[in-house]
Amino acid sequence: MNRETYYITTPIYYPSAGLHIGNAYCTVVTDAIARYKRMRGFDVMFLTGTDEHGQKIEEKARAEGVTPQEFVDGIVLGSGGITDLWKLMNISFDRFIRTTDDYHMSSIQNVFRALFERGEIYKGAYRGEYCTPCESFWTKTQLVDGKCPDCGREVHYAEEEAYFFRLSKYGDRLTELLETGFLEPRSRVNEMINNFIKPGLEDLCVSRTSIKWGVPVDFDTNHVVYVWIDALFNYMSALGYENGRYDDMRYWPADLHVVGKEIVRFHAIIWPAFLFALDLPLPKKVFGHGWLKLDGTKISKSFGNSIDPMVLAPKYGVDALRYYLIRDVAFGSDGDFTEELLTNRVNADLANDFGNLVSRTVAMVDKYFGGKLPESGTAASPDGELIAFANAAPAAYAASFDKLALQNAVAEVMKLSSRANKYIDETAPWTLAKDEAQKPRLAEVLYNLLETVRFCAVLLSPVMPESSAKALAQIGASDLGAWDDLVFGRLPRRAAVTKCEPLFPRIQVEERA
RNA sequence: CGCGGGGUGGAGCAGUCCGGUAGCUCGUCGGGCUCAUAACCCGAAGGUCGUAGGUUCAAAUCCUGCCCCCGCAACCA
Repeated sequence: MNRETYYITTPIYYPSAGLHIGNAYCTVVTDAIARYKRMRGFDVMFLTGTDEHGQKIEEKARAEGVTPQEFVDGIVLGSGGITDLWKLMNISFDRFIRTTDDYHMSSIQNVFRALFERGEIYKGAYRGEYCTPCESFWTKTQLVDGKCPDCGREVHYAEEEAYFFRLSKYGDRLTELLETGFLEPRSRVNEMINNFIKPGLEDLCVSRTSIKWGVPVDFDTNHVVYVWIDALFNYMSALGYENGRYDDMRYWPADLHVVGKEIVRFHAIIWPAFLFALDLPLPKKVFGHGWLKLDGTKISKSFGNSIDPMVLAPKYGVDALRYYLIRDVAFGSDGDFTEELLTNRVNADLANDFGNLVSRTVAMVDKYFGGKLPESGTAASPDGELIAFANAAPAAYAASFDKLALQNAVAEVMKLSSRANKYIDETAPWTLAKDEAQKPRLAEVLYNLLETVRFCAVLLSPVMPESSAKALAQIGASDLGAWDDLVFGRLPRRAAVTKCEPLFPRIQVEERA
């Protein structure tokens, strides 16, 4: 129990509707990192969840004639809901938090009170242009032609009693923090500083009286806690902070918050400011990933052009989808999502290259040796190069993975797979097989291939857990899938190989008319 | 002068932080192989790295101007 801890989180998603491929992207990437860290021996805590309060949910529920709680229960726990999606995508979260959970709500009340008692929160008035039908405040800059941007009707000046957090006093400390590498990728740092900190931070409204669906402020019950404190503190309440449900604060501070670029601001400015205010340790890193675009435009719930991962995963295979998301999108940048790119990538890397390598290797062991190699073989010239390549792969892979350049880490594995395919050509096992005297040489070649396949499978396991396990099983290496087993030659010579269906069937491209 | 990202062979991308033979996938053409998922291996054609200048022995990579595309601008990963 003395292993080093690693605490990683996804954002908590807003269940006003089902999730789309972009949410799945974020979670899949986080899952791969969590699995990688576990493989490297860390004591990992991987948290995901849902942010279930707020006006939008309130409205949606009313429109459907159900209570807000019933509404979110349906989207989160219901058939085809968020928990089903994560199950389908093979997400290995250790804990799932819902902001409507009792323990979280009591944490939030305690945090709110603590901030108030420290003088970090004060009572004031929220002023702005108010649209009565929409029950929404707008800033001057949000108005469209001086009217409500949602409904287009007249707005009028109004005030609402509200609590405010003294965000404005943390500008300097936040600038300092951002310049230390707290936020990645680096390109987002300037955006934060130039856009939000330099113009001057304003105090932040942290309660509302116009919304009912939220955590009540226990010492002033007209108010509910507004999204910031409720949502951001999930990362700590999930560990038991200020509640009795868990006792896992040893995981704090978090090692990595993975977030989308649109909520970087909340995680890189507001969140650390709250922690400053309570003298709590800060998370070590916030990573703002990019967006998946669909035909060059943004995917979002409100756009109506979302792609449903519930449909994509069964269609292409969960692991194929996971692989594509990680391999084809540079983590941190925007990426295009199209089924054509997905097909292209999966066929090229998984079917033609790695999957086929497994097939042909296993088939040859089966065909030439009845599925079991002899105890010994004869080494020869191209072997050393392949073995050196394989032995160097884990370090190269880890170097990229540790920098969160997942796509490069995966690319390292594919290089190894390609090298193995080339090795088959160099050694021409089918020729060796024709000469009985060459059997020891043939055995050595096939053994080297099995080992290379094993390396690839182990390294791919954080990205494609199912398929990697299947590949290991085929080569009789199911119990040699640990990081420490990445030593060439560890596979027993007489490991039994089992011929199976292709790991990644080629995706047939529909003919264009 | 609101902020940020991008413009690299036919298509999609990496490389740009820490200047030094322009790389990958798909596609095209030619060759090889037959163990394998019509997969694999080798080779070829194809790029003034948006544009105009500057710094340098040397720039896709650093600096400046300009053109074009996209996103954000307070709660949609």
